[in-house]
Amino acid sequence: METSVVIAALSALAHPGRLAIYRLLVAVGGVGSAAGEIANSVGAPANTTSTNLGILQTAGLITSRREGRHVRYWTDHEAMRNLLGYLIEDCCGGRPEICAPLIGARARVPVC
Amino acid sequence: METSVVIAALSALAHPGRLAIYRLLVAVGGVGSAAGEIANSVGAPANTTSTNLGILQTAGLITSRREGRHVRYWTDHEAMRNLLGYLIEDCCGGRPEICAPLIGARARVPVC
DNA sequence: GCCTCATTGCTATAGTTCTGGAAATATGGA
DNA sequence: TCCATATTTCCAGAACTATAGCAATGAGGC
Repeated sequence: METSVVIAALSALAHPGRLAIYRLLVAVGGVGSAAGEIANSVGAPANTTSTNLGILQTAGLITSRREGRHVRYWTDHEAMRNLLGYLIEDCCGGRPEICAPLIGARARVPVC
Repeated sequence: METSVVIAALSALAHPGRLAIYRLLVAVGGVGSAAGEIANSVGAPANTTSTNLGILQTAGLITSRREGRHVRYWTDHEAMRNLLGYLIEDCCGGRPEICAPLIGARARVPVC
């Protein structure tokens, strides 16, 4: 994974409005959400939201598809997986006994 | 977990120099690394590195301890665990069958 | 006291990011 | 074709962030 891609993803998420959008899309899951709905949910103007959706999409964190007059957005799970992996890659110089607490922790994160 | 804390952590990591520092500290694991060593490794001046270490520490991602003349830094695994958890919290509105690919992926990330 | 390691404050310059108004574009329906 | 709705693009000022030089400070060891 290239550093510039990682920086783009982290920068995209390091913004209250975009983090809210991303988490909203994580929460709704496979259904996704239209740009207008998203703007409403996070309480930001349409153009600002569109800009932020574009930034998240350029970073590869979300994808979109036009559906009639709407454009629907989803999170890209693969991208988040890669990002999480990158952050803890080569952990502890390959000594599992030190790294284990982090691995265990990840298994314990309450998801769904 | 508070949003401002998450934003601080993501902002701290969304910077090539700081990401390099963070990954270096992840890689060395429990041994940690002294400020001077880190500056050398990433090829940045001492004061710039010190500033960046301060930003990572304020974000809660790393901790430090003075050891004689040196100040040694480590990653805080707990902080990274919380961050990863926050990003995928409430995933898929509680429908595991959709979310499963992401959970599985996290288990597959090669660590140590 | 003197040396080294590290941090801090100040400074300036350069560059990036945020925001939302206005205008443009896309789609579907009458 | 004309209109309404949905979304995106363009733009520019304001705000923020990064970098690194220099000097000063503090902490520890000899």
